[in-house]
This record gives sequence, structure tokens and C-alpha cells, in this order.
Amino acid sequence: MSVRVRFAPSPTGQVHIGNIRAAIFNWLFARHHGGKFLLRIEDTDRERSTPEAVQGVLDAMAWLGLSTDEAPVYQSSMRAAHVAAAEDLVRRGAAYREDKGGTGKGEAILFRMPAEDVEFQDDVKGQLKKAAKDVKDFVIVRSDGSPVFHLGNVVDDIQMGVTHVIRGDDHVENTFRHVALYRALGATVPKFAHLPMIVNAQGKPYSKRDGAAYVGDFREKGFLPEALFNYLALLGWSPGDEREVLTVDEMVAAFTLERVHPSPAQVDQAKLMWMNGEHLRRRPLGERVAGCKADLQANGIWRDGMDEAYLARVVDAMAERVKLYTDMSVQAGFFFNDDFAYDPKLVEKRLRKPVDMEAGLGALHAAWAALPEFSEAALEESLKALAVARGANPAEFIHASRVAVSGMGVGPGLYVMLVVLGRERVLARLGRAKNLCARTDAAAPGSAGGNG
RNA sequence: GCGCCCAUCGUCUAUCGGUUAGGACACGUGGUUUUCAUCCACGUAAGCGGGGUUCGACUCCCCGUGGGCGCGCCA
Repeated sequence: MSVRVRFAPSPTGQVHIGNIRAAIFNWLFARHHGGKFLLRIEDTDRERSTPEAVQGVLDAMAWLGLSTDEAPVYQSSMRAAHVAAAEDLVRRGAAYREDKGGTGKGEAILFRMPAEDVEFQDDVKGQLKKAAKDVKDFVIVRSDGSPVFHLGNVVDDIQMGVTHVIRGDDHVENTFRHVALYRALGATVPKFAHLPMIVNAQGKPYSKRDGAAYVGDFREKGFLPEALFNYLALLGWSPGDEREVLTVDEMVAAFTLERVHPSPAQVDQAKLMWMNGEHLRRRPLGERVAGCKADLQANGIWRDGMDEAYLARVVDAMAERVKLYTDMSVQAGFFFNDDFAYDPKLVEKRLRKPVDMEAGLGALHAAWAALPEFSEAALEESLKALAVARGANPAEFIHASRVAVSGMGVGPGLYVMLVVLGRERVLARLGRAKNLCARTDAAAPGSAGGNG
């Protein structure tokens, strides 16, 4: 029997990471077994289902690479089959009409739960059993003629030939009802596997209040799809060895339901961030450059006509410092913008006190302007010689130079950074920074007032 | 209230009766960089409690405790 699984979201809003993780597990399972991965849009809630939400599901899946093998099934189009199934159950005495609760709304169709206990094998949780008395009859078609979730879900899964129902833990209780429905409908009961929930630090279902909760949130924050995919796959599943950063192919090869952990898991943003960095550095330079460029463009830092080769050198210099493409604008904006802002605290600490660097920066400017070759080695040698000659610690000059050319205290190694920036920019920035040195508020009495 | 499920470092997890309980993130320390970060090394840190079963339990069973889910003419 070839495997057929499905992802069956309700398009009623943004796609939650818990839902998309269910999709990921289904997809991985299908690919591992060479089966089919299907999509069913459960859009029967006309009040809340919107075309935008449907598109949102499709976009999220496409972004993560969750390819489907057949055209999506829209549950709303299956209504006739649902009602027919219910009528059939009534004819055979497995269901009955009743004005449940005497609402006066008319008669609904209720499924008659069998008198015997219900049992099923869950591929994650093991053998599950429920006493007959604990499962009540339930409505399958409302008095207005519309089918209820349980009925539609089961009828559609039968119709779509679903062999394994892999879904969230919150459906375990429903499964007892569903199993009874399959039997009453004369269908083969599929295998079930219930995935643990994603919870917050308090153990409650993870929601928007706990931080990024939707696929779109992570995408906007700059996370890579392969990183989110990998991270989510590892929430409740592990390959069995000590690998953590995995390619999709590796996950497909290793995925089994037996290795799914039954207890709930918390999202650890820090680890996701780390994982994103791991996946980022695995992307070829060309792709990283394109990603960084997009972020710089989005923030108005990159303008058409700028030097692409220069961008590539910057990205290379930033290398492992960047964990998200969106780090570029904040961490490397100064490479592209000559009018970058100086961190006031660093100006104070590195350019004014304890040592006024005005003369020092002037000396560096002169020395570097005269350097025959603007290379890392030459720059380093020159800086150190100059510092020593002036009776200073090279570290002072290093820090001062960094602040002078970038305005920041963190960044690539100083000499690499200088070379990438190039002589022209460096000299201009040194000149500009000189004007920030101790001549105003930080100046000693008597030496203030210089304006040259 | 009743029913079902879950329970290993702060977090994600390995372990399927015998291990100094392993790895990763985070954290700490040290080294490298006369520079922040990176990187490297090392380190701190766990079997919810109580009973059993067994020569031997994190692992199996029971009772608690804690948490989650369900008990809709929502999905």
C-alpha cells in the first residue's frame, strides 16, 4: 500500500508554526516512503475562511518547499458527499435525526457511537483506548444541513485515500470518534500519529503573545526557509544520531514516526537564530550577496548603480557575523553610507577619553595616505609603528580607527574592514572623525575652542 | 467534575534494563585577535515524588504531583 498523507488546514488566518510543522512532518513522511503528500483546504467555515487565508497557506508551503503531489481539495466542494454519507448512516441505523437539546432549530443528524470501547494504535503515542461510555453521540450534520468537521474530515480522508493521518495532539480525542465513523462507513481505518504541541514557557499552547507565531513572522524577520524547516522538524523529532543541522534530503532519509517524541516542546528563539546562521553560511556566496542586497535595498541603504563587487567583498568580510540577512542593515550599513552615525558612547570612549585621538587620527591619515599599498599587512604594520612611535598602545589606535571608519564598536577584523572600505573612504572618514575628538565638552579647560 | 495524554540539564533532545546519563542552543571560563565579534578549548547543568517488579531501573507497573488536551449544531 503506498503512503498517502495530507495537510488539512482551515484557512481562517495566518499559518501558525504548529500547523506548518504538522505539514512538514506529513511531507517528510510522504517523501521518506515515496508516497503522496496532499493538501485539503478545510474551508467549510464560511464565516471565517477567506481567499487571502487560502493564499497565505499556499505561500507558506511554497516558501518552505512543501510541494504537493495532487491538486488541492477544497472541502466546501465535498459537501454533497458528506451529506450523502450521513444519509447513508441514517438509513443503516448508525445515525439518527434529533433536535438535540430541543433548540427548536430543527433536526440535526447525530452519529450513534457504538456500544463497544474504541481503540486505535497511534504511531507516536502507542495503543490508545477509550471506554464506550466516555464517547457520546455527536452531531455530524447540523439542522441547517451543513456537515460538521468530524464527518467531513473522515469522508474526505476516505475519498482521498489517506493512509496515515498525521496531525496535532489536540485531535487525539476526536480520533476515537473518527475511528468509529470509519468503521460505520465501512472504510479501512487509516493509521494515526499525533504530534506533540508547541507550547510557550508556561506550557500553554504557543501563541502570538509568545512571540513570532506565524510562518510570515519568521519570514519577515529574515529567517531562511530551510532553517525554519530544520528547526521545526527537530521540535519533537530527532534523526537518532547527533546531527542537528540537516538538509532536507537528510531529513527525508532519516524521518520516521517512531522517532517522534511524544511530549510538548518549546520554541527556543536563540537556537533558531543559531540554526539560521548555520544554514546561512552554507549558502553559496552569490546567494548570500543577493539576500544581503535585498535587505539593504529594503532599508534604503542600497541604491541602484552601487558597486556589486564591493557588495560581495563586504558580505564576505561580514561572513559568520551575519546570522540573518536583516543583520546587514544594522551591522554593515556603514560600508555603503558615508554619512553613517557615530555611537556617542564610543566616540567618548575611543576618540576623546582617556586619550584625545585628534592628533593620532591625523597621523594615521597622513601615514595611510602615503602607503604605497593599501593592504592588510601594510595597514597593520603602519598602525602599530605609529602607535609605538607616539608612545601609545596599538589597541588604542585600533579601537579609534574602528570607530572612526564605522561609527561602531563591532564589525569585521579592523584591517580587513579597512581594505574593503578602500583608501579613499577610509581617509575621508578619518578626516571626519578628527572633528569629533575632544575639542568641545570633553576638552580640558584652556584647550577648548579650537575650530580648525 | 469525568476522560485521555505527557513528564531526562534553563531549552531542544539521545538513551528502547546494566552508560562516568551523550549531543546541541544558551550560559561561564580560558586561548586566539595588542580590536568588539567570530573561532577554538574547557566547564556548570538533568532522570518530578513515593511505592513496587528485577541481581540491576531514567527505562517496566502502580499511586501521587504538575502540566496539556477533550467533554460544541467550532475546526
